[in-house]
Amino acid sequence: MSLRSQILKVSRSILMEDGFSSLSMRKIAREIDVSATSIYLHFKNKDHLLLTLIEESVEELNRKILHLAESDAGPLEKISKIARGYVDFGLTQPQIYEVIFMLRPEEMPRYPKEKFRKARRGYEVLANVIRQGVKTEEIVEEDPLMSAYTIWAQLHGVISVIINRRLDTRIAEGEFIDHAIEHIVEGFLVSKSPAHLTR
Amino acid sequence: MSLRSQILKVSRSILMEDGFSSLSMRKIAREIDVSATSIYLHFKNKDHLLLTLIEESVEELNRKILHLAESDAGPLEKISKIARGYVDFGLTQPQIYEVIFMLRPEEMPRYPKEKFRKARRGYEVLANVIRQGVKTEEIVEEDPLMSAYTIWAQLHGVISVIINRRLDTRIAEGEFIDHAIEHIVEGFLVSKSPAHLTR
DNA sequence: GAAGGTACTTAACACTGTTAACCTACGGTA
DNA sequence: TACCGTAGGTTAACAGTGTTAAGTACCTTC
Repeated sequence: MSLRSQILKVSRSILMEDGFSSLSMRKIAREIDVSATSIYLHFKNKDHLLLTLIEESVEELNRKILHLAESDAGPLEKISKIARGYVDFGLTQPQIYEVIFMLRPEEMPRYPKEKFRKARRGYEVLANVIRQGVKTEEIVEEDPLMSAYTIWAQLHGVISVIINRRLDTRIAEGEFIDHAIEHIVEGFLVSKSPAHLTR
Repeated sequence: MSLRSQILKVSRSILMEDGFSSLSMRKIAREIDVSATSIYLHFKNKDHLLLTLIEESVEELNRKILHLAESDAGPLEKISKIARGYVDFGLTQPQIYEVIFMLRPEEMPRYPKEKFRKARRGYEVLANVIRQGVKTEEIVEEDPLMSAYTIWAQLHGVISVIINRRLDTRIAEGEFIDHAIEHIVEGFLVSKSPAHLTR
Protein backbone atom coordinates (compact mmCIF):
# COMPACT_ATOMS: atom_id res chain seq x y z
CA MET A 1 0.00 0.00 0.00
CA SER A 2 1.53 3.27 -1.12
CA LEU A 3 2.10 6.07 1.36
CA ARG A 4 -0.15 8.29 -0.73
CA SER A 5 -3.14 6.00 -0.40
CA GLN A 6 -2.33 5.45 3.28
CA ILE A 7 -2.49 9.22 3.81
CA LEU A 8 -5.88 9.39 2.11
CA LYS A 9 -7.21 6.45 4.10
CA VAL A 10 -6.04 7.77 7.46
CA SER A 11 -7.27 11.30 6.63
CA ARG A 12 -10.68 9.91 5.88
CA SER A 13 -10.81 7.99 9.15
CA ILE A 14 -9.69 10.99 11.22
CA LEU A 15 -12.29 13.10 9.45
CA MET A 16 -14.98 10.54 10.24
CA GLU A 17 -14.04 9.96 13.87
CA ASP A 18 -12.78 13.31 15.10
CA GLY A 19 -14.11 15.80 12.58
CA PHE A 20 -12.61 18.44 10.35
CA SER A 21 -11.13 20.68 13.05
CA SER A 22 -8.85 17.96 14.39
CA LEU A 23 -7.49 16.88 11.03
CA SER A 24 -3.88 18.04 11.06
CA MET A 25 -0.87 17.10 8.97
CA ARG A 26 1.04 16.03 12.06
CA LYS A 27 -1.83 13.86 13.29
CA ILE A 28 -2.12 12.11 9.94
CA ALA A 29 1.63 11.51 9.92
CA ARG A 30 1.65 10.26 13.52
CA GLU A 31 -0.98 7.63 12.77
CA ILE A 32 1.03 6.26 9.83
CA ASP A 33 4.24 6.59 11.84
CA VAL A 34 5.95 8.83 9.35
CA SER A 35 7.20 12.42 9.47
CA ALA A 36 4.67 15.18 8.80
CA THR A 37 6.71 16.59 5.96
CA SER A 38 6.46 13.36 4.02
CA ILE A 39 2.90 14.22 3.19
CA TYR A 40 4.21 17.12 1.13
CA LEU A 41 6.00 14.69 -1.15
CA HIS A 42 2.61 13.37 -2.24
CA PHE A 43 0.38 16.44 -1.88
CA LYS A 44 1.26 20.05 -2.58
CA ASN A 45 -0.36 21.21 0.66
CA LYS A 46 -3.26 20.50 2.99
CA ASP A 47 -5.82 22.02 0.63
CA HIS A 48 -4.73 19.72 -2.17
CA LEU A 49 -4.97 16.74 0.13
CA LEU A 50 -8.51 17.76 1.04
CA LEU A 51 -9.25 18.34 -2.62
CA THR A 52 -8.25 14.79 -3.47
CA LEU A 53 -10.42 13.52 -0.64
CA ILE A 54 -13.30 15.56 -2.00
CA GLU A 55 -12.85 14.38 -5.57
CA GLU A 56 -13.33 10.77 -4.58
CA SER A 57 -16.47 11.57 -2.61
CA VAL A 58 -17.93 13.78 -5.31
CA GLU A 59 -17.47 10.99 -7.83
CA GLU A 60 -19.25 8.61 -5.49
CA LEU A 61 -22.09 11.09 -5.06
CA ASN A 62 -22.34 11.67 -8.82
CA ARG A 63 -22.53 7.92 -9.47
CA LYS A 64 -25.30 7.65 -6.91
CA ILE A 65 -27.32 10.50 -8.44
CA LEU A 66 -26.79 9.23 -11.97
CA HIS A 67 -28.00 5.81 -10.89
CA LEU A 68 -31.15 7.30 -9.38
CA ALA A 69 -31.77 9.32 -12.53
CA GLU A 70 -31.52 6.21 -14.69
CA SER A 71 -34.23 4.28 -12.87
CA ASP A 72 -37.45 3.85 -14.84
CA ALA A 73 -39.60 6.15 -12.73
CA GLY A 74 -41.46 9.27 -13.82
CA PRO A 75 -39.62 12.62 -13.70
CA LEU A 76 -41.43 13.70 -10.54
CA GLU A 77 -40.55 10.56 -8.68
CA LYS A 78 -36.99 10.75 -9.97
CA ILE A 79 -36.60 14.26 -8.60
CA SER A 80 -37.84 13.10 -5.21
CA LYS A 81 -35.46 10.16 -5.25
CA ILE A 82 -32.49 12.30 -6.24
CA ALA A 83 -33.37 14.80 -3.51
CA ARG A 84 -33.52 12.06 -0.91
CA GLY A 85 -30.32 10.51 -2.17
CA TYR A 86 -28.52 13.80 -1.90
CA VAL A 87 -29.75 14.42 1.64
CA ASP A 88 -28.82 10.87 2.63
CA PHE A 89 -25.29 11.38 1.36
CA GLY A 90 -24.91 14.58 3.36
CA LEU A 91 -26.23 13.05 6.56
CA THR A 92 -24.39 9.74 6.46
CA GLN A 93 -21.07 11.41 5.65
CA PRO A 94 -21.39 14.78 7.38
CA GLN A 95 -17.68 15.41 7.76
CA ILE A 96 -17.02 14.74 4.09
CA TYR A 97 -20.00 16.82 3.07
CA GLU A 98 -18.77 19.61 5.31
CA VAL A 99 -15.34 19.61 3.72
CA ILE A 100 -16.83 19.49 0.22
CA PHE A 101 -18.82 22.57 0.97
CA MET A 102 -16.37 24.43 3.17
CA LEU A 103 -13.40 24.37 0.86
CA ARG A 104 -13.31 27.62 -1.08
CA PRO A 105 -12.36 27.41 -4.75
CA GLU A 106 -11.27 31.05 -4.85
CA GLU A 107 -8.75 30.48 -2.07
CA MET A 108 -7.14 27.69 -4.05
CA PRO A 109 -4.57 27.81 -6.86
CA ARG A 110 -5.78 28.05 -10.44
CA TYR A 111 -6.01 24.58 -11.83
CA PRO A 112 -8.03 22.86 -9.10
CA LYS A 113 -10.89 25.16 -10.04
CA GLU A 114 -11.47 22.77 -12.93
CA LYS A 115 -12.00 20.00 -10.46
CA PHE A 116 -14.78 21.87 -8.73
CA ARG A 117 -16.76 21.68 -11.96
CA LYS A 118 -17.09 17.97 -11.44
CA ALA A 119 -19.37 18.71 -8.53
CA ARG A 120 -21.67 20.48 -10.95
CA ARG A 121 -22.45 17.32 -12.85
CA GLY A 122 -24.88 16.45 -10.07
CA TYR A 123 -27.30 19.18 -10.97
CA GLU A 124 -26.72 18.78 -14.68
CA VAL A 125 -28.27 15.38 -14.13
CA LEU A 126 -31.11 16.94 -12.17
CA ALA A 127 -31.63 19.57 -14.90
CA ASN A 128 -31.86 16.80 -17.48
CA VAL A 129 -34.53 15.02 -15.49
CA ILE A 130 -36.51 18.25 -15.42
CA ARG A 131 -36.01 18.74 -19.18
CA GLN A 132 -37.23 15.19 -19.69
CA GLY A 133 -40.36 16.00 -17.67
CA VAL A 134 -40.92 19.15 -19.73
CA LYS A 135 -40.79 17.05 -22.91
CA THR A 136 -43.39 14.62 -21.62
CA GLU A 137 -45.41 17.62 -20.41
CA GLU A 138 -45.44 16.38 -16.82
CA ILE A 139 -43.51 19.47 -15.77
CA VAL A 140 -43.92 23.09 -16.76
CA GLU A 141 -40.67 24.96 -16.34
CA GLU A 142 -38.98 27.43 -18.64
CA ASP A 143 -35.54 27.29 -17.03
CA PRO A 144 -34.58 23.76 -15.96
CA LEU A 145 -30.99 24.62 -15.05
CA MET A 146 -32.12 27.42 -12.77
CA SER A 147 -34.66 25.11 -11.16
CA ALA A 148 -32.11 22.36 -10.67
CA TYR A 149 -29.86 24.87 -8.98
CA THR A 150 -32.65 26.16 -6.78
CA ILE A 151 -33.59 22.66 -5.68
CA TRP A 152 -29.99 21.83 -4.97
CA ALA A 153 -29.45 25.00 -2.92
CA GLN A 154 -32.55 24.28 -0.86
CA LEU A 155 -31.45 20.72 -0.23
CA HIS A 156 -28.10 22.01 0.85
CA GLY A 157 -29.89 24.23 3.36
CA VAL A 158 -31.73 21.26 4.80
CA ILE A 159 -28.54 19.21 5.16
CA SER A 160 -26.62 22.13 6.53
CA VAL A 161 -29.19 22.89 9.23
CA ILE A 162 -29.11 19.30 10.43
CA ILE A 163 -25.34 18.89 10.27
CA ASN A 164 -24.77 22.13 12.15
CA ARG A 165 -27.31 21.08 14.77
CA ARG A 166 -29.47 24.11 14.27
CA LEU A 167 -32.64 22.06 14.19
CA ASP A 168 -35.11 23.01 16.89
CA THR A 169 -35.43 20.26 19.50
CA ARG A 170 -39.20 20.46 19.16
CA ILE A 171 -38.93 19.27 15.56
CA ALA A 172 -38.25 15.65 14.63
CA GLU A 173 -35.41 15.26 12.16
CA GLY A 174 -37.08 12.64 9.96
CA GLU A 175 -40.30 14.58 9.74
CA PHE A 176 -38.39 17.72 8.89
CA ILE A 177 -36.56 16.04 6.01
CA ASP A 178 -39.80 14.58 4.63
CA HIS A 179 -41.57 17.90 4.92
CA ALA A 180 -38.72 19.77 3.27
CA ILE A 181 -38.29 17.39 0.34
CA GLU A 182 -42.02 17.33 -0.27
CA HIS A 183 -42.05 21.08 -0.06
CA ILE A 184 -39.13 21.53 -2.42
CA VAL A 185 -40.31 19.08 -5.06
CA GLU A 186 -44.04 19.77 -4.97
CA GLY A 187 -43.58 23.47 -4.64
CA PHE A 188 -41.37 23.68 -7.66
CA LEU A 189 -43.90 21.79 -9.73
CA VAL A 190 -47.23 23.08 -8.56
CA SER A 191 -46.10 26.68 -8.62
CA LYS A 192 -45.90 26.37 -12.39
CA SER A 193 -49.16 24.53 -12.86
CA PRO A 194 -52.13 26.86 -12.29
CA ALA A 195 -52.46 26.89 -16.10
CA HIS A 196 -52.24 23.15 -15.91
CA LEU A 197 -55.05 22.85 -13.37
CA THR A 198 -57.42 25.38 -14.94
CA ARG A 199 -57.22 23.64 -18.30
CA MET B 1 -13.95 53.92 24.86
CA SER B 2 -13.50 50.78 26.90
CA LEU B 3 -11.04 48.11 25.79
CA ARG B 4 -13.89 45.62 25.63
CA SER B 5 -15.82 47.63 23.08
CA GLN B 6 -12.62 48.38 21.18
CA ILE B 7 -11.98 44.65 20.90
CA LEU B 8 -15.48 44.10 19.53
CA LYS B 9 -15.16 46.96 17.08
CA VAL B 10 -11.76 45.87 15.75
CA SER B 11 -12.89 42.22 15.55
CA ARG B 12 -15.84 43.25 13.45
CA SER B 13 -13.68 45.27 11.08
CA ILE B 14 -11.12 42.45 10.66
CA LEU B 15 -13.97 40.06 10.01
CA MET B 16 -15.42 42.38 7.36
CA GLU B 17 -12.15 43.18 5.62
CA ASP B 18 -10.11 40.00 5.86
CA GLY B 19 -12.66 37.30 6.70
CA PHE B 20 -13.04 34.73 9.41
CA SER B 21 -9.85 32.76 8.79
CA SER B 22 -7.60 35.73 9.47
CA LEU B 23 -9.27 36.82 12.67
CA SER B 24 -6.74 36.00 15.39
CA MET B 25 -6.39 37.15 18.97
CA ARG B 26 -2.91 38.51 18.27
CA LYS B 27 -4.12 40.44 15.24
CA ILE B 28 -6.94 42.02 17.19
CA ALA B 29 -4.52 42.99 19.94
CA ARG B 30 -1.95 44.35 17.48
CA GLU B 31 -4.50 46.69 15.92
CA ILE B 32 -5.46 48.14 19.31
CA ASP B 33 -1.80 48.21 20.36
CA VAL B 34 -2.31 46.04 23.41
CA SER B 35 -1.06 42.61 24.43
CA ALA B 36 -2.98 39.60 23.13
CA THR B 37 -3.60 38.26 26.61
CA SER B 38 -5.49 41.41 27.58
CA ILE B 39 -8.41 40.15 25.54
CA TYR B 40 -8.79 37.31 28.03
CA LEU B 41 -9.50 39.83 30.76
CA HIS B 42 -12.69 40.76 28.93
CA PHE B 43 -13.64 37.53 27.16
CA LYS B 44 -13.25 33.99 28.44
CA ASN B 45 -11.83 32.81 25.13
CA LYS B 46 -12.10 33.31 21.37
CA ASP B 47 -15.42 31.48 21.13
CA HIS B 48 -16.97 33.77 23.71
CA LEU B 49 -15.69 36.80 21.86
CA LEU B 50 -17.28 35.49 18.67
CA LEU B 51 -20.44 34.70 20.59
CA THR B 52 -20.73 38.30 21.74
CA LEU B 53 -20.18 39.46 18.19
CA ILE B 54 -22.93 37.10 17.05
CA GLU B 55 -25.37 38.18 19.73
CA GLU B 56 -25.29 41.76 18.53
CA SER B 57 -25.86 40.73 14.93
CA VAL B 58 -28.61 38.29 15.77
CA GLU B 59 -30.43 41.01 17.67
CA GLU B 60 -30.10 43.30 14.67
CA LEU B 61 -31.46 40.58 12.40
CA ASN B 62 -34.35 39.84 14.76
CA ARG B 63 -35.31 43.50 14.90
CA LYS B 64 -35.28 43.62 11.11
CA ILE B 65 -37.48 40.54 10.76
CA LEU B 66 -39.85 41.71 13.47
CA HIS B 67 -40.19 45.04 11.71
CA LEU B 68 -41.05 43.32 8.41
CA ALA B 69 -43.59 41.12 10.17
CA GLU B 70 -45.30 44.14 11.66
CA SER B 71 -45.95 45.89 8.34
CA ASP B 72 -49.57 45.94 7.27
CA ALA B 73 -49.25 43.55 4.35
CA GLY B 74 -50.98 40.22 3.86
CA PRO B 75 -49.35 37.06 5.27
CA LEU B 76 -48.11 35.96 1.86
CA GLU B 77 -46.47 39.25 1.15
CA LYS B 78 -45.01 39.31 4.65
CA ILE B 79 -43.43 35.93 4.15
CA SER B 80 -41.86 37.11 0.92
CA LYS B 81 -40.57 40.25 2.59
CA ILE B 82 -39.12 38.35 5.54
CA ALA B 83 -37.48 35.89 3.15
CA ARG B 84 -35.90 38.69 1.19
CA GLY B 85 -34.85 40.50 4.34
CA TYR B 86 -33.14 37.39 5.63
CA VAL B 87 -31.28 36.80 2.36
CA ASP B 88 -30.25 40.46 2.25
CA PHE B 89 -28.79 40.23 5.73
CA GLY B 90 -26.78 37.16 4.80
CA LEU B 91 -25.43 38.69 1.62
CA THR B 92 -24.59 42.15 2.92
CA GLN B 93 -22.83 40.77 5.99
CA PRO B 94 -21.46 37.45 4.73
CA GLN B 95 -18.64 37.17 7.26
CA ILE B 96 -20.98 37.76 10.18
CA TYR B 97 -23.53 35.39 8.74
CA GLU B 98 -20.83 32.81 8.27
CA VAL B 99 -19.70 33.06 11.88
CA ILE B 100 -23.29 32.90 13.13
CA PHE B 101 -23.76 29.68 11.27
CA MET B 102 -20.33 28.16 11.72
CA LEU B 103 -20.06 28.43 15.46
CA ARG B 104 -21.14 25.14 16.98
CA PRO B 105 -23.21 25.29 20.17
CA GLU B 106 -22.24 21.76 21.17
CA GLU B 107 -18.57 22.64 21.13
CA MET B 108 -19.19 25.49 23.56
CA PRO B 109 -19.54 25.49 27.34
CA ARG B 110 -22.98 25.02 28.85
CA TYR B 111 -24.44 28.42 29.48
CA PRO B 112 -23.94 30.09 26.09
CA LYS B 113 -26.33 27.46 24.70
CA GLU B 114 -29.08 29.66 26.07
CA LYS B 115 -27.88 32.46 23.89
CA PHE B 116 -28.27 30.41 20.76
CA ARG B 117 -31.98 30.28 21.43
CA LYS B 118 -32.19 33.95 20.69
CA ALA B 119 -31.47 33.13 17.07
CA ARG B 120 -34.64 31.05 17.07
CA ARG B 121 -36.86 34.03 17.60
CA GLY B 122 -36.51 34.78 13.91
CA TYR B 123 -38.54 31.81 12.84
CA GLU B 124 -40.91 32.09 15.75
CA VAL B 125 -41.89 35.37 14.09
CA LEU B 126 -42.19 33.61 10.73
CA ALA B 127 -44.29 30.84 12.29
CA ASN B 128 -46.61 33.47 13.75
CA VAL B 129 -47.09 35.08 10.34
CA ILE B 130 -48.05 31.67 8.97
CA ARG B 131 -50.46 31.09 11.88
CA GLN B 132 -51.98 34.48 11.16
CA GLY B 133 -52.47 33.46 7.51
CA VAL B 134 -54.08 30.20 8.61
CA LYS B 135 -56.55 32.16 10.74
CA THR B 136 -57.56 34.41 7.84
CA GLU B 137 -57.71 31.27 5.66
CA GLU B 138 -55.19 32.64 3.18
CA ILE B 139 -52.84 29.78 4.04
CA VAL B 140 -53.53 26.10 4.57
CA GLU B 141 -50.88 24.55 6.78
CA GLU B 142 -51.24 22.18 9.69
CA ASP B 143 -47.77 22.69 11.13
CA PRO B 144 -46.66 26.35 10.99
CA LEU B 145 -43.52 25.86 13.07
CA MET B 146 -42.33 23.05 10.81
CA SER B 147 -43.04 25.20 7.77
CA ALA B 148 -41.23 28.18 9.21
CA TYR B 149 -38.25 25.95 9.84
CA THR B 150 -38.37 24.52 6.35
CA ILE B 151 -38.50 27.96 4.79
CA TRP B 152 -35.67 29.14 6.93
CA ALA B 153 -33.50 26.10 6.08
CA GLN B 154 -34.11 26.64 2.38
CA LEU B 155 -33.24 30.32 2.63
CA HIS B 156 -30.07 29.36 4.42
CA GLY B 157 -29.22 27.11 1.51
CA VAL B 158 -29.64 29.97 -0.94
CA ILE B 159 -27.44 32.30 1.09
CA SER B 160 -24.88 29.61 1.71
CA VAL B 161 -24.53 28.73 -1.97
CA ILE B 162 -23.91 32.37 -2.87
CA ILE B 163 -21.55 33.11 0.01
CA ASN B 164 -19.49 30.01 -0.70
CA ARG B 165 -19.36 30.93 -4.39
CA ARG B 166 -20.88 27.69 -5.52
CA LEU B 167 -23.23 29.45 -7.91
CA ASP B 168 -22.81 28.40 -11.51
CA THR B 169 -21.33 31.19 -13.59
CA ARG B 170 -24.09 30.65 -16.16
CA ILE B 171 -26.66 31.72 -13.59
CA ALA B 172 -27.22 35.36 -12.62
CA GLU B 173 -27.20 35.88 -8.86
CA GLY B 174 -30.18 38.25 -8.73
CA GLU B 175 -32.32 36.01 -10.89
CA PHE B 176 -31.38 33.03 -8.77
CA ILE B 177 -32.45 34.76 -5.56
CA ASP B 178 -35.76 35.85 -7.08
CA HIS B 179 -36.42 32.39 -8.45
CA ALA B 180 -35.56 30.73 -5.15
CA ILE B 181 -37.67 33.02 -2.98
CA GLU B 182 -40.61 32.71 -5.33
CA HIS B 183 -40.14 28.98 -5.33
CA ILE B 184 -39.88 28.71 -1.57
CA VAL B 185 -42.86 30.93 -0.79
CA GLU B 186 -45.20 29.90 -3.60
CA GLY B 187 -44.26 26.29 -3.31
CA PHE B 188 -45.04 26.15 0.33
CA LEU B 189 -48.44 27.69 -0.25
CA VAL B 190 -49.65 26.17 -3.46
CA SER B 191 -48.60 22.69 -2.44
CA LYS B 192 -51.27 22.89 0.23
CA SER B 193 -53.97 24.40 -1.95
CA PRO B 194 -55.31 21.83 -4.43
CA ALA B 195 -58.29 21.56 -2.07
CA HIS B 196 -58.38 25.31 -2.16
CA LEU B 197 -58.47 25.46 -5.95
CA THR B 198 -60.90 22.63 -6.53
CA ARG B 199 -63.39 24.18 -4.14
C1' DG C 1 32.42 1.54 -8.15
C1' DA C 2 30.56 6.34 -9.14
C1' DA C 3 26.51 9.17 -10.22
C1' DG C 4 21.96 10.29 -9.81
C1' DG C 5 17.48 10.23 -8.35
C1' DT C 6 13.73 8.78 -5.09
C1' DA C 7 11.72 8.75 -0.72
C1' DC C 8 12.22 9.99 3.34
C1' DT C 9 14.14 12.63 7.66
C1' DT C 10 15.34 16.57 10.99
C1' DA C 11 15.42 21.41 12.07
C1' DA C 12 13.44 25.47 11.71
C1' DC C 13 10.14 29.53 10.80
C1' DA C 14 6.16 31.93 11.62
C1' DC C 15 2.01 31.46 13.06
C1' DT C 16 -2.15 29.97 16.33
C1' DG C 17 -5.07 29.90 21.22
C1' DT C 18 -4.28 29.94 25.95
C1' DT C 19 -2.24 29.90 30.85
C1' DA C 20 0.73 31.30 34.71
C1' DA C 21 3.20 34.53 36.83
C1' DC C 22 4.40 39.10 37.41
C1' DC C 23 3.92 44.19 37.71
C1' DT C 24 1.88 48.60 38.65
C1' DA C 25 -1.12 52.18 39.70
C1' DC C 26 -5.40 53.40 42.18
C1' DG C 27 -8.97 53.29 46.12
C1' DG C 28 -10.34 52.32 50.68
C1' DT C 29 -9.36 51.40 55.30
C1' DA C 30 -6.74 50.89 59.91
C1' DT D 1 0.14 58.28 56.52
C1' DA D 2 0.98 53.36 55.78
C1' DC D 3 -0.94 49.21 54.33
C1' DC D 4 -3.45 46.17 51.48
C1' DG D 5 -6.33 44.45 47.77
C1' DT D 6 -7.85 44.67 43.44
C1' DA D 7 -8.41 46.09 38.52
C1' DG D 8 -6.13 46.03 34.45
C1' DG D 9 -2.62 45.33 32.26
C1' DT D 10 2.22 42.96 31.07
C1' DT D 11 5.91 39.19 29.56
C1' DA D 12 7.20 34.44 29.02
C1' DA D 13 5.96 30.18 27.95
C1' DC D 14 3.44 25.82 26.31
C1' DA D 15 1.56 23.07 22.95
C1' DG D 16 -0.19 23.05 18.84
C1' DT D 17 -0.61 24.46 13.60
C1' DG D 18 1.00 24.56 8.15
C1' DT D 19 5.06 24.76 5.57
C1' DT D 20 10.04 25.06 3.74
C1' DA D 21 15.03 24.08 3.37
C1' DA D 22 18.58 21.17 3.96
C1' DG D 23 20.35 16.70 4.88
C1' DT D 24 20.42 11.47 4.55
C1' DA D 25 19.79 6.80 3.33
C1' DC D 26 19.00 3.53 -0.37
C1' DC D 27 18.34 1.76 -4.98
C1' DT D 28 19.12 1.93 -9.93
C1' DT D 29 21.75 2.76 -13.92
C1' DC D 30 25.97 3.80 -16.41
